[in-house]
Amino acid sequence: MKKKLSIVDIANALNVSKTTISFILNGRAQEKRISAELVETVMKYVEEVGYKPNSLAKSLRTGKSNTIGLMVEDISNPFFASIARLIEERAYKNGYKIIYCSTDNDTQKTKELIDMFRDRHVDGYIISPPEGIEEDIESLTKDGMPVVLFDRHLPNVDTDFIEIDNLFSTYNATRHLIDQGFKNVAFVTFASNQTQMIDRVKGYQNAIEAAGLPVLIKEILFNQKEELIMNPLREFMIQNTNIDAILFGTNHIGTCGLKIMQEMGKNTPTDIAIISFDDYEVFELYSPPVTAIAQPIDEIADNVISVLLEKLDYHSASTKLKGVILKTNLKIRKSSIKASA
Amino acid sequence: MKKKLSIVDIANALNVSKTTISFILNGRAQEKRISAELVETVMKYVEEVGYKPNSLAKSLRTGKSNTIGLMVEDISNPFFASIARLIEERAYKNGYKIIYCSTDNDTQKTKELIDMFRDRHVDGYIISPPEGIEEDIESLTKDGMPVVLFDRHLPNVDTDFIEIDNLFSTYNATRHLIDQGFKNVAFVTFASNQTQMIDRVKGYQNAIEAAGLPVLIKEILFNQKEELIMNPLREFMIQNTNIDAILFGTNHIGTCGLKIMQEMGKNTPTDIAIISFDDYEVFELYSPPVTAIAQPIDEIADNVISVLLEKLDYHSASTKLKGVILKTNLKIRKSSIKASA
DNA sequence: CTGAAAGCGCTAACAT
DNA sequence: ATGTTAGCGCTTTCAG
Repeated sequence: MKKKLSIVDIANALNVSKTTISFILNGRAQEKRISAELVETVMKYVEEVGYKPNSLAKSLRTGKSNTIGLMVEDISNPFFASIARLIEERAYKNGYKIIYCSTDNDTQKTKELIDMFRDRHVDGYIISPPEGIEEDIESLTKDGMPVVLFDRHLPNVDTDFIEIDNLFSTYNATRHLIDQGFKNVAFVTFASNQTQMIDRVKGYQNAIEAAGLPVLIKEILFNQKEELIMNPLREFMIQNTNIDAILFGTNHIGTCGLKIMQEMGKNTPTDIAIISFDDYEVFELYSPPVTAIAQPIDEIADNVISVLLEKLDYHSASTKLKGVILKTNLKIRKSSIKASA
Repeated sequence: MKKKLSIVDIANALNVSKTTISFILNGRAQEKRISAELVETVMKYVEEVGYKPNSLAKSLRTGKSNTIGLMVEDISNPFFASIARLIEERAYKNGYKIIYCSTDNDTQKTKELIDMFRDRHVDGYIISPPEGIEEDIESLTKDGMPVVLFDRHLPNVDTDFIEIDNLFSTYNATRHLIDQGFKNVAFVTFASNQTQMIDRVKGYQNAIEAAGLPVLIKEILFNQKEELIMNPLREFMIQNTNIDAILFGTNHIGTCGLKIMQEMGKNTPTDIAIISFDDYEVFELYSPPVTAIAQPIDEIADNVISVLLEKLDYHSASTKLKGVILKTNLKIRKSSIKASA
């Protein structure tokens, strides 16, 4: 059990050629008309000595690594962590392993990461792409690599992608706020040209304009550091004292918003009503519970991995590209309900 | 740029032997006394055509895959996700990539996962081990594989490990509750024989017994499903109406506990004081903010990866095993402060 | 039905 | 100082 045995070891032990062993191990015994009893012998022996083919050698030979590269914005963000969890599970079940990394929405870092993945000969890519990565993704697909984007897509790049209906989601949430009677509804989000962000802004804007209300948008530079989110947010709040409702564009901004509210002693929903994008334990437990736009995590993960596996299977087949758009669920909780005055 | 070029392609193009190229690329030019100008030429050409050595072939040849296997209990748990994030970063910086998976604390699943990692020739293992995995870990170390355990260790297996001072953490937290004047302090945790859990129970028990108070422990079967945590918890609460403070053994149980409190209309800390293990955004934002035992995430990740990298470097050197025990930080918030009656 | 042999791309003795 | 060559362990023609 100590020594790593190779296919030739077992071939020798059984006095058979390694070719035969290889065929048997790869289920091509039938096809090659290898005697059932030989198959049996080999299988038993392999089992017995615990022989495992060297997957590195196999990969080198076949060009397949049975690895999927997963690039999320930030694995420590619960949204991405949950999706990664589900994807991981499905992937392993299908004989693929996942190597992952966080892009931080940093284009340069992402480029390097893609390079590394290429280096490693991953068989397929799952990416929540940052801006400016179009060329690299294109070069990937051009070289025939299966790529599935999620959470957002790249407008001018043809790939499969899975996302949610961002525009309707924020439109709907904003409408809800308006219906409740709020007049100065702000939208706070990250400054970004990513498709999902643009749509979220649009959804808000459409609803507000349709209602003839003032558009109040605060864009914050993307950053993981909490302070750099909270500072501009605090400023915004101070400068716009008339705001009576806020829609937060991401879970991270949402929680920061909650902190600001606490810090400033604002009550929800009496002083300011709140809705956040992404559902999240903290929103459910907060008092009052925070209304949230819940993304269908399971469905997203399911679709992502299904689409990718499909491409991996019929590698050649010109399965046409798919853009899947999933529905979100507005979970209405107390934070967005107008106090019956 | 389309065709994958190999080392021999570039050797031919430059009319040099591939050995020379190999040496240059691996920084052994000096050592091999290769002329500076040749080195220059080669480097420039390599850069120009964007040649990247095939890491698979390299791995096959050298037996090193530059991959670290990371096995956490559940990547979607914020504690593990945060650690994974930090480990990932440090690993990539050092030229290692991470392949990861969640064990679910399932021994059988973990065994298979370890097998898979072995198959993939990962160079080192970072594991938060479930119970019953002793033999497999041992066989790993016996075969000379670098292994670092974290969050817990295996009592009868000699490995490096990084953990926190669980016993003192719960002891301290319990003392705090007692000092506040609470008389019926319960401890709710997962039923487990893992070292960290055992110590957490002991810490609680020691403090309680030292104070001559009644020991009130509720153990819940490990499960991800929220309902299967909440049901027994609810039952426990109903059967022990005299409890005036609870210490929760993990973040997951903690948030479930919060939900139960809300559901039962219990006020914190007037009806029941609360402390949870693991700090977590939700605890900070909750009203009242929840006292929590904060683990030093950064330090844990730092230590884990440092220890592993060290072992990876001096592979042979008999660096003696390290058990690192880190301190936690009891973040005292309102939920555990006795209302001045 | 089975075996010999080539070769995936790279490294490292061993020449020269 | 640079080139030759033998594998790492596997798959896969091509011949028996």
